[in-house]
Amino acid sequence: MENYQPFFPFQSSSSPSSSLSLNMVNINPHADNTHEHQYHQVSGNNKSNGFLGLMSEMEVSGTTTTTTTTANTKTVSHSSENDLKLAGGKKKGEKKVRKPRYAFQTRSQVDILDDGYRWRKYGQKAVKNNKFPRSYYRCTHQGCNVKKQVQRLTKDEGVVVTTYEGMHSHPIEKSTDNFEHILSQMQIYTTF
DNA sequence: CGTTTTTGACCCGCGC
DNA sequence: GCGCGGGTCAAAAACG
Repeated sequence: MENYQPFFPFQSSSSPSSSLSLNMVNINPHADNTHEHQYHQVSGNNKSNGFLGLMSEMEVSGTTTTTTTTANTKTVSHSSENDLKLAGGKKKGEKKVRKPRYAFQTRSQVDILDDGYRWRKYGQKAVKNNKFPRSYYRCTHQGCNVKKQVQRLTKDEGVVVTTYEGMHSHPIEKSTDNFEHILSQMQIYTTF
């Protein structure tokens, strides 16, 4: 359900940092070091041009990475969507497609930043070293296996990390005017 | 009544 | 091999 809480459209927050800061974070693919994959915060805050520059981490040897801002080529050879079925029937031979993940780190009071898509929550787990649980969402559109997970940092309650996985191949279901809502939630600063 | 959330169980990869 | 941490499923509850 989409209960929009009447959050503050203005910077009513008395916090010093009412402005939203977008930091790009890179997900460590397999965290070969320890069990704690830390999110590498890409050079703190790059003010200039810092926007939705999404970091895509792909292990593909090909340098197809790079670029991929919001708009991305749909021609990506994602081939078959990875199968998640477990238990006995695991697909062999299937190459391990490492799905790219894009992480946002926003400063917001609300956990769920509505991006116009319809999400269905399918899980929630507690994260180590975090007192806030992590929520797992999946796009309800048929055939669209885009996933996203929202996590809130313990240290900074105001920071919410949203990680997208996969990409949508269908139009947004909501009207574009909803974009205002997004802007309301995310106060993007163009630093003009 | 259909859809989404909730919540525990289950699975899997990895480190020890 | 076992335990830990993370990710997903699925049944029932909750919601509109």
